Amino acid sequence: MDNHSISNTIFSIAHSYRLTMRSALKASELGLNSMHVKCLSYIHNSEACTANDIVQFLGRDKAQIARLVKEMISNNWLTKTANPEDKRSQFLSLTEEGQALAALIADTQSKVSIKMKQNLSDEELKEFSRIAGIISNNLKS
Amino acid sequence: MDNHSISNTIFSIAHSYRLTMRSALKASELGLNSMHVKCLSYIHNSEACTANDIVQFLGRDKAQIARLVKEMISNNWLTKTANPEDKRSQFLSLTEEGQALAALIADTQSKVSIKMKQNLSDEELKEFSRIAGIISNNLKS
DNA sequence: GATATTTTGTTGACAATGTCAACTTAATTA
DNA sequence: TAATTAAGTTGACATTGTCAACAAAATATC
Repeated sequence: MDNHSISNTIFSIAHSYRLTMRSALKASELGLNSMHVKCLSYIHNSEACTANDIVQFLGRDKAQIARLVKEMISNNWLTKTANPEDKRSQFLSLTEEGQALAALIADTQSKVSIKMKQNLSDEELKEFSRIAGIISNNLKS
Repeated sequence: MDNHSISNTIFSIAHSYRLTMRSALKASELGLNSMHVKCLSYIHNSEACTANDIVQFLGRDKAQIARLVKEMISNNWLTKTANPEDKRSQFLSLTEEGQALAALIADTQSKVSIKMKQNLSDEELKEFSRIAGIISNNLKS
């Protein structure tokens, strides 16, 4: 390996993770793309969520999120309800179908997570996370 | 952190790495996008390289690579020369300008790599790579 | 309280990236 | 020799990401 092995390893894991999630989720059969997955997860895990919350959290363009939300509403995964505190924005919440998808996503994420952790002890995982945290900070500084 | 912390950590590092490389390279000023960087690096590190080698290595669509190569030739970064062993394909090689870009990319990669490794001992880095390798294999199996 | 500024969300236009299928030419297999 | 496979090119199109203009509402400033 060359001196870029860390980044290569990281990219390789990220790529494999994406592929594994995609196939484990049967994402294409469900009509889910990666942005759908991120949005549904986020909405699922948050109390009251607006489009702008998603924009902030995912760091995406608001135009992109507006179109994504529109699409997910027409898919009957989400509904909008008035935000009594701010008439410009609206709360996004999952329909039953959206809930089911979000639950499936969460379930698949844990399965993939378990798969990733195979053959590793708790100490190794802890050490990995610790070092990864340092690397992450190194890059951000 | 939740039970998806490994994947979150990985994605966070990958994202930071991309941003850091991009700004360290001054990629936009040079007219480089991420596929350019990957292709130039690959050609730089390989003996004799054809479009199909890039397709295989990067796992991309051959149409995408054909257009990328065409663009890089028109940028005067690459040239094509006949492959005496197979008249269907042609060898891609870097022009002087392409060499300079590839060298700059390699140099920037080492700098970012050094930055990533700050505050970590050789043992920690070795351990990180070892565990990352296991995770990577877990996902592939 | 009226006015100016900022924020949320929508839309149009478009750039960048990725994908699929048809096709040509050359190499390989049967 | 004929059929199949492989390398590369091109057209068409889907997906994703970005920028700017805009309306409506909230907030700040005077």
